[in-house]
Amino acid sequence: MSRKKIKLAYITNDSARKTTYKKRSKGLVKKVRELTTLCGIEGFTVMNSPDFGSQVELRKLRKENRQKELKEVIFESLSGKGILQSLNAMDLDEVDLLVKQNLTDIDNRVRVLTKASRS
Amino acid sequence: MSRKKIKLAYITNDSARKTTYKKRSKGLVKKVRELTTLCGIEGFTVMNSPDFGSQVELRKLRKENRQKELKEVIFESLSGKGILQSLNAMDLDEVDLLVKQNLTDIDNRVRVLTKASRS
DNA sequence: TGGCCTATTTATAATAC
DNA sequence: TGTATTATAAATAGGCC
Repeated sequence: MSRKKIKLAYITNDSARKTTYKKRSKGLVKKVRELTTLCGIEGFTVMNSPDFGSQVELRKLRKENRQKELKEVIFESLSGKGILQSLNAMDLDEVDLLVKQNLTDIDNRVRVLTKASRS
Repeated sequence: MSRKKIKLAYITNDSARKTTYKKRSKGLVKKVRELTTLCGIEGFTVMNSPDFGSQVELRKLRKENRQKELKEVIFESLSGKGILQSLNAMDLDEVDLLVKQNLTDIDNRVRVLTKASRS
């Protein structure tokens, strides 16, 4: 947003994309902190950024441990209130699967109510 | 951030707080969308805002259904990529408990690796 | 790669309907 | 309560080291 207006599209240049990610995620953390503080609410943000962080190291974990890791991050996010967490090296496909495993019996009524509650 | 700089503290006035919440959460959604688009990553934000939305309606759900609801919201958040979800009427205490139930055997090694991976 | 810097773009607090 | 306006505060893209 500054020296020039940029197009809202995937940044193909690796270093530029990484720079933007670091700057904006920092700003996002600040925004979440401000919102939770000003309004006295709790919340968190999860970002899956395989490009950054110790990807290789986490890839060594067995799948079941990666699942524990997700739960851990969510738990810590809830405790930290509004801190941006990077789930490096964890495919959202896996996260998706993990959640689906607990969603075999979704009640449509719950789904409807949940959608109705969105601000 | 505009006509005047505000203090970063809980807004006690109900209507002012609600106004701020609505404006800022809208801005937050935009920021998340921009970040996920620009950097080609996936992510989501969860805000617990009991002040706003159809609180009463959701309160009628049995506890087990509220738990399903949480999973549903997380699932939809993952699918929606960067959409702000409001978990109206759901105490984060409950969310916290739900996650804890699945965290009885947390591996400290996972915890350390997770922390080390943060950007 | 990681900070700074600053010209601009955005986000938004206060106000008026 | 919602929407629109606008003066300012913040966030940040592109440079420079």
